[in-house]
Amino acid sequence: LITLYPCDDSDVRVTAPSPLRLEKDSPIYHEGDPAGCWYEVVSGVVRTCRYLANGQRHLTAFYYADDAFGLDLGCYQETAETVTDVLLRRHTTRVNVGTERRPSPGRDDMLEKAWEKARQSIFLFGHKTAANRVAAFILAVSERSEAAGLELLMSRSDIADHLNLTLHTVSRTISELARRKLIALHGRQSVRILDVEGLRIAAGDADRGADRLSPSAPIGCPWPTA
Amino acid sequence: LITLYPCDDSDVRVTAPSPLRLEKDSPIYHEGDPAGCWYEVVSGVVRTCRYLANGQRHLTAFYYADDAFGLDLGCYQETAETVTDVLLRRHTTRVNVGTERRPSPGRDDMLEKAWEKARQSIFLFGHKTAANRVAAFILAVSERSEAAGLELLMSRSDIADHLNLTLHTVSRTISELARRKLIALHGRQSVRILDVEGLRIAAGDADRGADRLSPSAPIGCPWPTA
DNA sequence: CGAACAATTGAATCCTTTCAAAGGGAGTGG
DNA sequence: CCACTCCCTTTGAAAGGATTCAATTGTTCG
Repeated sequence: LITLYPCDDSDVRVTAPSPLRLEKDSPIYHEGDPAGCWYEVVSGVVRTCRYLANGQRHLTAFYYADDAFGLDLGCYQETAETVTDVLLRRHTTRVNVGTERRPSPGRDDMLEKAWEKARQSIFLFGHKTAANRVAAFILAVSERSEAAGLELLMSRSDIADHLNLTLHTVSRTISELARRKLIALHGRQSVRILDVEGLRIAAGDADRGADRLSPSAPIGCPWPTA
Repeated sequence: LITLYPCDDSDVRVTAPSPLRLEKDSPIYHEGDPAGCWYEVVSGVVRTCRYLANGQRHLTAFYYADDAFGLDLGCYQETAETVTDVLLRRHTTRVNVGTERRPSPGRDDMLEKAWEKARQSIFLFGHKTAANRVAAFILAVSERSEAAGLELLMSRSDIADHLNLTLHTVSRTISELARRKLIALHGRQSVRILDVEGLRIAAGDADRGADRLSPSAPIGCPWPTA
């Protein structure tokens, strides 16, 4: 098991020279730790989560290649763990500029992306039924995968904690989607989308982009002209 | 009705000289509009939401005094509307620095806060039952209010769209909490918390701070020592 | 090959939604 | 000032889903 101290600045430059290698199910940093650096995924999958007092776990996001996480300035607000074997690039959160230390360059854009990711996560929950959420999740994953096939690298339990469902319901629903010929399963993780449109309908709306053109207009639309 | 164009830079300085006044249920900006400025709440309550294709509305957050919203750089990712009569301070998103335009100072810290707010929103959804969510919501609102009493300035429908429940369930649950003597209602909006501990238990966990000290330790804890 | 773990599936229960109707404030007009 | 209306909220009963409990199947790894 490879371990690392998330805030150990001593051997860290603005960009770590060589990627960090961690194996499946390893801790990266823990909620509450002082935040010394943020990470970019080179390969593999990372999850961030919060452990609640009642024992529940809440998975806030999955991070794939080129995603960044751990951008907090003070303390980390969530725990980060590897889902698969992972290669990470590490950056220090603050760099010396003259006399003061300020957020490192590039972090700003990453923060922007991370925020959008958080919004997507909220968006997933906005879907009412289990079928809605699972279908939306599969579509979201497929956007990060090349070609038609995609791999559900995380466990059913991970998916459940991400969608706020039980792993039973997730399993049932995936089976149901396969039964309806919207997807095809090859083994546990390998999924092939058979009917994208059908999946979007199953997701309860026309996926991303569709929540932009709202048929039910918000208040005050169209805008009053000068 | 006071109207404004969110991206009208012409009359906007780095910080608008006088606060903007808007009345209840007014649009501030719309999802998809190019983002020209971000806002600070001086007084009142603002909501941000996304309108989904299927007609559902999803309330991503409520903003109170000193909260900032609308920090997107490209286009606004969500719609902002007033919940009550509101006073706003407006800032331009980018300012001229030499030849290039870059994010305005102060925006960084605000982005940090906004992100934390988004996380809280996700956190609310992490609660399983209606009682969990409503109790957690009331506790969250109470943290933004002084003293024991608090005002639910938004409608039941707003709360429902925020917690991903129906307004019926929200209403039922609030009544139930009152019946259990955890809160007391004075009129529709005025709430007094009678039993904070009981509310926290009803929320399903010991509220904020408790999700930091996790009794069910995440993987790899405690940290291996060097 | 067997053990341990992950995933699937079934049945009963509980909870939220849905459909329907009644109650209560705020504002308007008589 | 009162009555009336409109809209928000509350509440009831039935229906649909997700969870829970329990058991089986399937995979992976030693």
